[in-house]
Amino acid sequence: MKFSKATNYALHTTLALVSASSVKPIGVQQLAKSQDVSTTYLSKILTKLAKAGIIESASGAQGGYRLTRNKDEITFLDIIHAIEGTSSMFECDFVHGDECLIQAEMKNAEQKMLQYLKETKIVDIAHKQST
Amino acid sequence: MKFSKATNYALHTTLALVSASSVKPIGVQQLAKSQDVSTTYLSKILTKLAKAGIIESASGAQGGYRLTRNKDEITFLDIIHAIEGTSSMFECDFVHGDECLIQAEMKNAEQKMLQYLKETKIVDIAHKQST
DNA sequence: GAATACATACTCGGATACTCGATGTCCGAGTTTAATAGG
DNA sequence: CCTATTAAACTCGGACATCGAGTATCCGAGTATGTATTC
Repeated sequence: MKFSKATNYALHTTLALVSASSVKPIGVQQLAKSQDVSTTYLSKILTKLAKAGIIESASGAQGGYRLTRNKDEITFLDIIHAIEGTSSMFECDFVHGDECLIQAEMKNAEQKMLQYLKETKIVDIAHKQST
Repeated sequence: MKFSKATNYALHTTLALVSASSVKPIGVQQLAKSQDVSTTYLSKILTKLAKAGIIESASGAQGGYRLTRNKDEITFLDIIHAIEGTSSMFECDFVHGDECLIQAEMKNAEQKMLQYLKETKIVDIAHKQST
């Protein structure tokens, strides 16, 4: 029951992109260097973020990644869902009568966390950090 | 980022023990049968619950498992911590200046979930189910 | 000077390898209860 | 009867086996930019 390292990479990379805030894309090499990750692996993670519509890639020389949306809209939950998927953390596949009451409570609990992550934006961290 | 099946087994087994509420212990075989799990595997899970002080085992004939504490005190969080461990779901091992702000937010989010699980008791489910 | 060719700097995505935890199984050992046998 | 022995019904815990997701690397392919070459 842990978040993957990929999620951590994704969050930090997104934060870097938000902080950079330039129109010009940032290369994977530069992003990978600051996190001590191989470029190939990081690019795989960023591909997921791109498919989720959070960032976009520019190929060729001077290429790299840049944000697509307004930076104010990007929440923690967006990133996490892009990397970890959107399926529930708890799945009871037993054969009960109707729905599993245990599962219902677990989903309630998960919802509490998701709600917080939905309200928390990456840009808020960027502001705190720059001070 | 998923809860393990073991946690599901542990929750259901605890619920069964709470519902049974007898002084006499219930054998692993009976518990395993209702969840379609092997007895040896379930006993491994229950050993964790026993080490956490939630249940206790009685060996020998007529042996089995039974609750130790008052059933009203057992929360979802107790079970989950016993099985999944108490370490945080998100660990940033990068070398930032001081503490990682991203990690701080992730821990806040996790705390929301843990708080809910701490307030939710197994016995509440047992009551709903018996109606 | 314009067009062409070439080199360079990037990302993309498939294939592959490695590692580790989750999930189970097997089995010998220890423990309690019940049954049985001997005095 | 009472006691000792044996059988049966359990849990305990270590040692494996298996499997899949997470993590990571390698490399060929595609694409955009910059530079040199040719006419």
